[in-house]
Amino acid sequence: MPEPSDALTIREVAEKTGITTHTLRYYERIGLVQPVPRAKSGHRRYGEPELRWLDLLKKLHATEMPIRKMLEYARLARRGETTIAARRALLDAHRIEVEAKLEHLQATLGTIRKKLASYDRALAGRAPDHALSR
Amino acid sequence: MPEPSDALTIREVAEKTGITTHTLRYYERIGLVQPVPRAKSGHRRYGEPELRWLDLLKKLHATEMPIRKMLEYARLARRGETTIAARRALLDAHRIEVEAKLEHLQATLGTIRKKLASYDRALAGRAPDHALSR
DNA sequence: GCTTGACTTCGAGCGCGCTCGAAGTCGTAG
DNA sequence: CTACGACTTCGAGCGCGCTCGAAGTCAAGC
Repeated sequence: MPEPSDALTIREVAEKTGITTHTLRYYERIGLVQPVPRAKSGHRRYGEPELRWLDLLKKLHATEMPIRKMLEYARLARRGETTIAARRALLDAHRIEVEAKLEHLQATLGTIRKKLASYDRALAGRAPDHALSR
Repeated sequence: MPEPSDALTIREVAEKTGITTHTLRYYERIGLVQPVPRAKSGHRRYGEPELRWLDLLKKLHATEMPIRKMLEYARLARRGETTIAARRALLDAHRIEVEAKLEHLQATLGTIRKKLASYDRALAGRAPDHALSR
């Protein structure tokens, strides 16, 4: 199997993943994505493994993992199965950060909702409560 | 009351809020914070209203409201009570964004946890599942 | 009177994560 | 043979949110 027929062009991948072609190439040149297989023309052909990796990157990105850490993760992944424990550790540390952030976000969202309620009271004609003085 | 005695220096505010003195001045010069009252020496003296405003900014910042929007909000606030409805609208729009982000974050966290579990299975000696191939 | 140190202003610089555009190559359609 | 359009590389530029440092002022203590 010299060239799997499920290969996608960079444009197709961009449409599928929502990552721009510019960013896809950028990720590759910084080493976040391994060199993508090429057609004879030199054009990139993304296969299943690339798509799975991009999916993971999207998740890490969505949870605001900095590129630095994703790179670290990527380098471990390239070194193969012997780094599974290290990758797990990295991911777990990230999980903890995300959980903390989530909690903080929820708490803050709570006070934003309270402020909205106080605006509603003010708009209903009650005495402006002090939280509104600015 | 020419100078309320509860006034804090910029350093004290920095310690209290966790916002650096550099950033406090930066916020003031871009108009995110109204000109802070000064001692005769020209030094800033932060009072209750400033601290309350900074607290609100911290919350908006924690929920990742861009400075642009905070500025919009600040400008409305300066225009007084007639802008309460507009401020409410702005804040509510933000609330909706935060809620969406929170949901997305939770979903993504879920798949991260799954990946961690698959690492654990791999480390326990089972056949590496395909999610680990990179 | 002099030093110390906390403040002041101002403009430049930085780290992050893209984003863009110029210039070139390739393969197919007319 | 030409024109087109989708791709390629590469380096420069950008928007955000600070962050820093130079140079000056002021008040208090020795």
